[in-house]
Amino acid sequence: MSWDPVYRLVKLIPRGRVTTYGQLATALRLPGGARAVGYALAATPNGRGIPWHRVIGAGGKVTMPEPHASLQRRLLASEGVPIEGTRIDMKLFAWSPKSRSKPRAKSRAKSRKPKRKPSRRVAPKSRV
DNA sequence: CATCTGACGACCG
DNA sequence: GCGGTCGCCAGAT
Repeated sequence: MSWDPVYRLVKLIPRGRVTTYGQLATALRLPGGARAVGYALAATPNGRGIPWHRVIGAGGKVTMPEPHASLQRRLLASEGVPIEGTRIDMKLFAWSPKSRSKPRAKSRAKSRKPKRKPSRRVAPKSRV
């Protein structure tokens, strides 16, 4: 899979620290691709040495279907990362990826993607 | 080739 | 602060 860099980043997350999907996505030059990252982690085989539990949602919110949620908070608590309800104190445990590897060695050598995004976040004019 | 989904993010109410 | 909706990316159908 082309998500190797994702796993790589997740694997080098220090114990007792956490990061967000968006953070990883940005590190991979995929702004807004947080979902894609989550998708990748979902495809990540558990017990593969990939501390997926150290990856949380933005704001330190824990999002995911059970029973992973319970498992995650247990694992994190085991590392010294207390979870308040469904949130983690990111200010204290947030870890910033180096954002290196951007191989973009996607399986399909067709969709080339400008690392520079044109402009996400449209103007707040009308949502409908 | 077109369409929907999914372990997300941000904004609006 | 919480819930709902739209938007982004990549993959699967």
